[in-house]
Amino acid sequence: MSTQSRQETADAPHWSAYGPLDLHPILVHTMEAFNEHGYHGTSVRDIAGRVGVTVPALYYHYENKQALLATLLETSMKDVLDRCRAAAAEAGDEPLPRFCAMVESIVLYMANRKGLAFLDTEIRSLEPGNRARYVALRDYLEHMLLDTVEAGIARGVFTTPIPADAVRAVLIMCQGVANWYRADGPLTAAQIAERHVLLSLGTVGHPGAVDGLAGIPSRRRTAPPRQRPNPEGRP
Amino acid sequence: MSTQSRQETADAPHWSAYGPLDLHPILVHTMEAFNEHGYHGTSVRDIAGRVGVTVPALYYHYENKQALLATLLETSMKDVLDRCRAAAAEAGDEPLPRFCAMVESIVLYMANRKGLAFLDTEIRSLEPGNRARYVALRDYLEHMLLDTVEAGIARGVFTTPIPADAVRAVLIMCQGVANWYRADGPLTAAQIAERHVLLSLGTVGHPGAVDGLAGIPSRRRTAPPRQRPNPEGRP
DNA sequence: AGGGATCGACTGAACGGTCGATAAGCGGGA
DNA sequence: TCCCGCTTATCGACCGTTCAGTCGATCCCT
Repeated sequence: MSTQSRQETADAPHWSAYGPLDLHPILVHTMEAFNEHGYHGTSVRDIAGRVGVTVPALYYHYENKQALLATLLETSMKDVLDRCRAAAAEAGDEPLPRFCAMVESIVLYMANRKGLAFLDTEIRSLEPGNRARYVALRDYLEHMLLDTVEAGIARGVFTTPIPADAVRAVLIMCQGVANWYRADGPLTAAQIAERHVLLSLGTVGHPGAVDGLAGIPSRRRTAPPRQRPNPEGRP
Repeated sequence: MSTQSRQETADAPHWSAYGPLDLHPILVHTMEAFNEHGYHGTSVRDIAGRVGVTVPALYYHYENKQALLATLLETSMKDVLDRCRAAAAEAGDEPLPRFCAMVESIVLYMANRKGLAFLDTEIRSLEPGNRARYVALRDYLEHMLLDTVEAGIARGVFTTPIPADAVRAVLIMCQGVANWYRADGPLTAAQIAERHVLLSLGTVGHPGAVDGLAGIPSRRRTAPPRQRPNPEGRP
């Protein structure tokens, strides 16, 4: 309670650091149920059963079933957005490393928070108001990335003639990681993130990308010490 | 019997030709309902209402609700697979044009058959047996594309060091077209397909891709003079 | 040509069960 | 005493599915 939560309020943890999921037990079990059967395929009785309480207990904490989904999706989107912003800030204004950091942060989220990221498939079940707020956050993320790519094009470091399409494609393939990633798979989240940085560079037309990882500046090429990385540089 | 059904069996229409959706009215309305509310969010009463019949009429034609979804998904997957195979066959064995044709055919399907392609998000609601058959078809498509990319790598026309990841990313971003494409949007399906060929080439590391469309051999760069047209072509 | 039998396509009514949600009450800590 | 967190009991609506029957078209047998 002392060392971990100390950083959470005053000083957010590094964008690449992932501790255990810190979420209300109700939300955790709701997330799992929604991921297994979808929003409409999950009953509030099923959720209550997983949590180990009765149905009205859920309604004491959350207004209704829809609020559970909205809370989960908004929490998730804000988290990935914050991490991506932090990654961009840390990388600076140079478009190439900035783009790489943003993609890396997004893919890391999709893998390390797969349970939350996968819920993205349930936006259709959001009521209009909730969906509008969620989409606005997602659009903001897309614009952030697009600005970086266009800056890179102006500097000649990216060459795609269709930056908007490229950015959308990049985000879709990052989001796709949440669909197929398995924690017990052959690759770590960090490795997958690194690979997707390479793939994304190809998609936006970075001339060095066709040579593999050769021409790409990176902070660390191999796996970092996984446990408790302390924030470096500027917070 | 008729001239139409003769072509369907003996001589399939060209892989890039899309007439009006030829599907049982029950399936059409089921598709629309599933796309609006998802499988579990759609009631058979809703489907029956859209079709304009009573509920038991549905059960006369299809065993149950699950069979409706399974039929739709399998029909869709087989169609895109057939079209992709036809595109590959027409393009020949040279990896570069073969890859381009395959991606183009897939994206064309995602746009022109968006309603069916979008149902892909409902695979979770398939019972295990149905899902296994669907996934097998999708895996086959992925292997077809992977073989082509690896052949291209052997020939030096693609340079990605991670062909399996690249192919998965390409397919995901093609599938993603079904999520955002709008028939009344600024781009035609053919234009979107062309752009995604370029994006895909970047993703698999084709050296010419960073120069835009310059280095890519194409059958037709601009507006489609569709040869071999059923008068049912594009408006 | 006429009369039954058969068939495909469909309807009306209803089955048992589950859904999301709520009212009212209860125990225990401050 | 009061409120927080939860319970038991229950609401009406809706769920997927089925049964028995209807109705017109087509077929076979005379």
